[in-house]
Amino acid sequence: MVAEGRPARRPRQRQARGARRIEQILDVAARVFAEVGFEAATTNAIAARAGISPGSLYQFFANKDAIAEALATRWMERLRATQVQAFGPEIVQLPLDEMIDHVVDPLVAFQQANPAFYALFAGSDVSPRVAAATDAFHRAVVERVEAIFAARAPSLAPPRRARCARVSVQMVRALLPLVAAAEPSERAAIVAELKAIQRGYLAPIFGEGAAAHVSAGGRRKARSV
Amino acid sequence: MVAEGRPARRPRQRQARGARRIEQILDVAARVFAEVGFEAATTNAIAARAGISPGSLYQFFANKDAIAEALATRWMERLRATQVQAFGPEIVQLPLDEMIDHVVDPLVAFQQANPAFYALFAGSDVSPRVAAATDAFHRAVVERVEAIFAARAPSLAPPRRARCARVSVQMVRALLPLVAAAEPSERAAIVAELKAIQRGYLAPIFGEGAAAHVSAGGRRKARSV
Amino acid sequence: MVAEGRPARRPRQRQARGARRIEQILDVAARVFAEVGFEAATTNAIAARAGISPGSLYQFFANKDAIAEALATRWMERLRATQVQAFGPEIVQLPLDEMIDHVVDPLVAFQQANPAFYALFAGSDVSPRVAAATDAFHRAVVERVEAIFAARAPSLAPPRRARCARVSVQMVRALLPLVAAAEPSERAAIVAELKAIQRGYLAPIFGEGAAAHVSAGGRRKARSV
Amino acid sequence: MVAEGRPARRPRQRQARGARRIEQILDVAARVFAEVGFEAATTNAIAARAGISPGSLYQFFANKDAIAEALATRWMERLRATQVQAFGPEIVQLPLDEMIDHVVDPLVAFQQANPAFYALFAGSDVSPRVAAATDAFHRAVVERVEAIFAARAPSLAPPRRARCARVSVQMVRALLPLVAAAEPSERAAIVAELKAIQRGYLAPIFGEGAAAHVSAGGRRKARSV
DNA sequence: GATGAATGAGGATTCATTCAT
DNA sequence: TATGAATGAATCCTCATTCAT
Repeated sequence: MVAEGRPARRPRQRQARGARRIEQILDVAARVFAEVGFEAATTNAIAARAGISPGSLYQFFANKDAIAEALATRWMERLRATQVQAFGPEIVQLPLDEMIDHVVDPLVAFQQANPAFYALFAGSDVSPRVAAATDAFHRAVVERVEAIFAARAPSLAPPRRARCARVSVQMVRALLPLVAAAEPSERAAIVAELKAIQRGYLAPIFGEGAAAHVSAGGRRKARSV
Repeated sequence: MVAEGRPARRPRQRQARGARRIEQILDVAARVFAEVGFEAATTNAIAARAGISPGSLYQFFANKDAIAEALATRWMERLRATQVQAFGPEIVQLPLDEMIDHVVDPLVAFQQANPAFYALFAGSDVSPRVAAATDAFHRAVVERVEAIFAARAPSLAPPRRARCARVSVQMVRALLPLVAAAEPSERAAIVAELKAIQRGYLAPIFGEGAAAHVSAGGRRKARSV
Repeated sequence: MVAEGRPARRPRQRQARGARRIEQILDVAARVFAEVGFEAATTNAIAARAGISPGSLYQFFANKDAIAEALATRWMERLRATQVQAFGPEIVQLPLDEMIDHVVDPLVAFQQANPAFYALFAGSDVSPRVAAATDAFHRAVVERVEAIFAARAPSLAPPRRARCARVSVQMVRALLPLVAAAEPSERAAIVAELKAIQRGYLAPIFGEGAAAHVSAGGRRKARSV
Repeated sequence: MVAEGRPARRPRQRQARGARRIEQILDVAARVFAEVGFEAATTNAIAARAGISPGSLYQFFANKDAIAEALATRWMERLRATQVQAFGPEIVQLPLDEMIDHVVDPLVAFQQANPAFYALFAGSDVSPRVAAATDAFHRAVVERVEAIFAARAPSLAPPRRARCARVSVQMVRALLPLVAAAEPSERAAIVAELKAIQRGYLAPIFGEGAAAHVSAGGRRKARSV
């Protein structure tokens, strides 16, 4: 209104500050979603816990759904960064067990680092609003998985390939909440089950023997987590 | 005013009417929950679609949660009726594939008959209110599955047995929405995947070969549904 | 039940039964009013505690207000019965102290016998609905008191006489709740204060010395209670 | 972000506006409570008459009870301000009549200035919800009165002192509605009765003669009101 | 950009009262 | 008469969103 001293510098600063604000809001929102669920989370609560006013919140997000959407996008990107190697071309060459480790371990680590992740990723279709916000995310993940399937099992008919990819991803979605909720001491065991499921499901599909491991509770050990 | 012939008839009639009302309300509620989710479903909408007034709704259910709870209970009971043989003692003797058929097929049939079933059964923990109402149901199912595991794999350590039961049930929860949402032509295929998953997961645990079947899409055919 | 044998007897029986029902409902209502207050008392609750259906309640009372009204009337009548001597012509001759005893003691006894009495009698004008129902009662009491005043202090100008009667009655209304709420051991003391108030207020009006008693806590003793 | 000249101004302005709003709401609420009673008063009606939306109301008050509570508190504070001299130390030295004037007159003036005051102060226990909100207020007033009694009648046994304080305050509570409801022409007369009551009740207790005045209707004149 | 007061439609729930049986 | 299911207007309160400052 007054001053407007060095007009060139400000915009950048502003954008930077804005970006930080967005991150901050998303962090808080993730936490709140995880705590009370999407529907029960109020925008006012998110704003308050982010230390800003409700009005400010809407300066960055058009509405509540947009927050979930942005969260999904952000996680998508982070996951991509995390899994860029996990899903790299060489994965196709790996033995099934290792491939599963490659995919599951970073994902679990990500869930550990972002406790609210599963809430959006695994939130079932109870709320149509969340679904809309997270669908894009899901679709992208499924597509990625499908690509792997295409490489590892080229003979798989496309319709079934699509189905299997969806099912495989769905297994992860289904167990991530269990992973998140598990006692630390239990977590590795749950992750092992998740891998066992993937193995048991994918081995026949990829035509690889599942002979190497007796059971999830057996010799093999979860690598990281 | 006159007659009073069979004085017992009235109350009975009333009770019968009340019971019918409850059924009717639950039917409608199931539909509405399935359509818009539990949180977005309004008691007034349920009442309206049931052709009764909001006040009447509350003559039968103390609050919205109670409806979900009653729904869970009702389904629990119906499922029990349906699966009383499915989970009968002889199930322990059956080959794995048949056992899975025995459990999954009636469940899928039930889901077909009650399109909203998955909404409660598979509703993930997004809403704490629904969770409370459906937890008892889940626990009961898991216990049932655990009993089978105890019989089929007596050497399985109890902690792992519990974990596996939870995981196995969770797989069903996870795929039921896909089953429900699938085009009729796709449904059998999804169900086949569900069975493949259970097989791939359980065969190593039960120490039974998974050799008989090449893959879910292979020779074996889903029995019913 | 059928028959209608002796048509003459029935009506009387019915009336008798009806009268009993009414008494019973009023008893319950009094209790409920005393417990939760008039507004918070629900007709359904009254019916339930009276062991009848809401519909039956409305067979005897046109609406909720009518219950309070009937209660007021009933108490009015009972009080009249109780106080017919208390307010008898000879009261005008008694020394002030004794007159007060004559009026207050039966009232307190009545309150003791009907714990909900004060709720209606002393319920201040917070609720216009109760007011309507109890006003007639109050007016009647005030008129009675006015008559006494007219006899004992004939020189009192009618406007002031009316005012004093209202005020005097109001004092009773104000202290009855304290009497009702007091520990049994405290009750007599509170009643003594009530009498002291009346004495201190009326003695100058009636031109009688209040010299006989030093203080409410002094030698005089409450007669009964 | 620019200027920021007097950065303290905005929040202060806001707070000021908020404070005004609260005052405004309380004013309206007082009026509405006085008109229809606490229970019958609806928050929406209060909001509407305050010219704001229901939501705004709840920005300032957590619920309906909180309004009554705030009202009680506000009045408590105002009364304190009004009566700080009335209850000052010198009061103990005054002749009984003047002391009563000192206490009663400002109170009546306050009631005149706040027509709804009596509704809360004198509201009998009809509603348990109001009771909770106003109890603190009553207790404080009674304590204040007790302190005076302790100074003026040191020989009074503490239990009786407490009882007398309660009774004396209760007299005021009981007559305030009459004062409030009285025609302007009648008001002074009612106030005179109130004082006569206090005098008649307290003179014996304080051991002061009540001889100076013949009767409330007599020579003495209410000072203000 | 930031604030936070303001909005107001909407939702769960209650309860006096009615009416078919 | 008795019943109790049915009614539906009305209530308190919430919360996503807007807007004046």
